[in-house]
Amino acid sequence: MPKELAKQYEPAEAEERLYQWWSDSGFFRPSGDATKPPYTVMMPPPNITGQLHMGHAFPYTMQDILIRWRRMQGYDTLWLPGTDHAAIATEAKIVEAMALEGITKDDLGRERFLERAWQWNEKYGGRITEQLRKLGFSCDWERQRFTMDAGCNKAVNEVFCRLFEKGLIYRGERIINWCPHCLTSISDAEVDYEEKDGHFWHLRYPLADGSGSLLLATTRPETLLGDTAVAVHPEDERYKAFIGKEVVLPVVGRRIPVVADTYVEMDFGTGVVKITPAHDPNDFEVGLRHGLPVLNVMTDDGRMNENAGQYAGLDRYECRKQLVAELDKLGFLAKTEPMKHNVGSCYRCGTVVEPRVSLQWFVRMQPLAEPAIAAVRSGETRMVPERFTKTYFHWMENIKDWCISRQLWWGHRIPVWYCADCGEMTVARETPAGCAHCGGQNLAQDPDSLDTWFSSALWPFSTLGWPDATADLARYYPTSTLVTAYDILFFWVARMLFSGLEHTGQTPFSTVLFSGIVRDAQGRKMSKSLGNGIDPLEVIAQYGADALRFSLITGNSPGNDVRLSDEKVAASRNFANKLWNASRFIRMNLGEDEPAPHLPAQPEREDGWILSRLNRLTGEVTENLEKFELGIALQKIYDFLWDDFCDWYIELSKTRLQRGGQPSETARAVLVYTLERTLRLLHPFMPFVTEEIWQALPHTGVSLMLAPWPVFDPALEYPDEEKETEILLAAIRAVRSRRAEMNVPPGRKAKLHVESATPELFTAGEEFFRRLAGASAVEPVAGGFELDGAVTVVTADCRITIPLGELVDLEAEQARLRKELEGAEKQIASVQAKLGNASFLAKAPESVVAAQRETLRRAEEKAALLRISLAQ
RNA sequence: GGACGUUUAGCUCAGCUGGUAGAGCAUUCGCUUGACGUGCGAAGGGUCAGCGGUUCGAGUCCGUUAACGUCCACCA
Repeated sequence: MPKELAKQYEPAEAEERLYQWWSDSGFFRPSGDATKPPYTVMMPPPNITGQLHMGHAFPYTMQDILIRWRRMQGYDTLWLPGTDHAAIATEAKIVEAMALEGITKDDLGRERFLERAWQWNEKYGGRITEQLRKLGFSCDWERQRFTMDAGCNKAVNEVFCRLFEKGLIYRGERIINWCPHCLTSISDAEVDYEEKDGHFWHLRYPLADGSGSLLLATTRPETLLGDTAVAVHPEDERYKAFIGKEVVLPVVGRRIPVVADTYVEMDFGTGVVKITPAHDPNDFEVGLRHGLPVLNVMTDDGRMNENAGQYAGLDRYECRKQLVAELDKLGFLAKTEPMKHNVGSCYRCGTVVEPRVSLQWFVRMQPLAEPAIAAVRSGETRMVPERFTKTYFHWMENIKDWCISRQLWWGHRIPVWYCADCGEMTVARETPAGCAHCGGQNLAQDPDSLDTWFSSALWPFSTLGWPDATADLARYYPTSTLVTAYDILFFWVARMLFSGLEHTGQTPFSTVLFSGIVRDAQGRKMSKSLGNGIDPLEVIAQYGADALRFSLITGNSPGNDVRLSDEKVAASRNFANKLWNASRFIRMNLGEDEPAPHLPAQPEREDGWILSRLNRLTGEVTENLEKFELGIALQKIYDFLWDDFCDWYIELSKTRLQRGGQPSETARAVLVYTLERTLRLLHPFMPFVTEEIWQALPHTGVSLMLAPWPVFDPALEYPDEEKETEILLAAIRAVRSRRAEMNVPPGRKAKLHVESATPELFTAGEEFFRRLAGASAVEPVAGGFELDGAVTVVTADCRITIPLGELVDLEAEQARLRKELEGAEKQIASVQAKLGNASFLAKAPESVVAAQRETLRRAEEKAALLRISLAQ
């Protein structure tokens, strides 16, 4: 036990050392104690492409707080970390790197590309987990997983096969979102919509019989090349006569039918819609209803294909330009008007997506969504804050089938093989020896891989060994709390819920706790393109991990965004420093062989005051944590530590520690006890500085991490001591305030003449008044006391007269007292009105009425004392 | 078009099941008080967005309006 703490706390050095020690000592591992309940949290796996950013720091800090707290409470805690292979993002990065070398995927081939990808994972996959350690996260690194490791792959194949066998996975030609840059399909959830300025081109489609033309409007004229019909509303009087006729597609010359479909809105545009089944989801549906051909006119990379005739080979936007010019030239363009419309783009690369008919694999969602909705509705899984359930229900109730196949190489390959002999497919958990139908050997595996989120959806149980019945699965599943930012509710949370229910029969977690988004000092979302991201590692290097953690958590409520600024982190660092110095002071007053913290047999008055408050704090913080009110809990610890403990208790203790050269043993014991208990309460939030201090204090046990969480104890209430100390503190505050207002120099001490119902309380506290209120002495006086050149300070419990001679302006003094009296009388009148109200007395709870009576009593006493002063 | 959120001191935000408003930062004044100037003491500053309702009592519940924000849908 070091005798002294350094003058300043050095986070960088301490954090590195402590984390290493905790980790080496195995403190992050679950205790495995079967007599204790388990508490499990699955860390949302960060992408292997990623660098640590605030989007991780925030929800992960919340997880660490919960895990550390539950661990101290004695739960058998498991916090399981891991990484996500991030199919599109990773593949894109590798392709990008390859481009610099002048190679493409096709140059390399699948095998060699995957070799590169795994090498890439080796090289960069560990970077993010190294960075997580800097924040002090107490996850069990020995159980770390990867969404593409063998175990996860086994789970993925199992899930795919089960769903296929149940008819919940199917392959079909559907309209999907295609990214012409990433060259893969993406799911509906992966499309970001943004309103953009565009045009509304009005086109004339002449009737085949030469009887005129139909006017229609489009925002995407290039899709005209793939039109296979024109639609009008069946009830539309304007166009009824045209139904069944044919129009000639401008420029192309193809004859296409006019069909009637209620999908058309009569009062929008011209009431005539061109139908392009291959490139628009709604048109695709219309096409199905009317048996229209599907004519794809584009290539994978967003250019026009051979079906586009003279435009083949052109980029889609170049084609649009040329086609519009041609339409204009030939007189088919009636008019062009500006129009705002929503354009969807790929959430990874930002390229405008192309709806497109394509052969893909889908998960039939409705049967899976139903139990997932029920689980949240019944409260089996709870969301905090609750409002997110509404968003969740809305999404789940309107869910469409999930396109899970991706034209990527980096990912879980679809476990389906096609037979060249009989044409049938074989769906199997492991590479089949031959075709399941004809036994043929000419099998080729589906070239596509699965959506990254397909494997993430299994995270809560695939990481515990599922589908095998492992001990971990039995012990730690279902998990307890899932913590994530609200922006991946659909991507991840919803999919884990239905996957967990479907495959394990249990909801994967009992509570979902949402964090918000971290914003910059101006309230903007942090983004790469804006370049306004605050790097957690830089913040940690400058202020320490504890300061960053504190900044993210304090005063924030679940699901709310947090604004981070340099000033905020600096303020948090100041708090760590305050705690450090208070501890330093206490350490200075301890001997080498100090016993472990203990409660003194006979606490003195001010000890009772702080112990009562500490006890209450303990109860409240625990309660707040149970309700996931981390921000409130931390705020309370801060207030207690800074205001109650440092500003009052430690200041009061200084006198006691020096009393007659004989330090008060009681004071020392209470100082250490209170500090030690507060360190325990604060540890989950600020693990490093608390452990560092704890190690320098007398203690039992190895690490603060493993110290038992304090519990509220009704025996530790000292109501009388608390009340009496409050009377003293109020008097000290009042005297200080008076002196400050009058600009009394600190060196100018004065005798305090105290009139009170409990004079012995004030004589006993004389030392405190000397040290903290500029008093030279405290002298109790009887009623009617009078003194010239003095000011009077009045609280509800005492009247103190301070002779300050020439500093006193008698008139101003009288005016001030009158004003104070007015205030008191006003309050008396207001409270009396309330207490005179029969329905208030009848309906308000007893405690409220009692509190009002007490307020009235104190106001009246204060007024009485003021009147005495004014009468003199 | 639908849903949700926000609107509280100059700024950033707390405020649980309703009982006459709090913190940090900023501002002003004072301070080598033997842990800390990353500090100490004191002070100023709010008709809790507007309107209406429920209630003995509303920042807190209900309705409505406005501004800002987010998500979902996507009438070509």
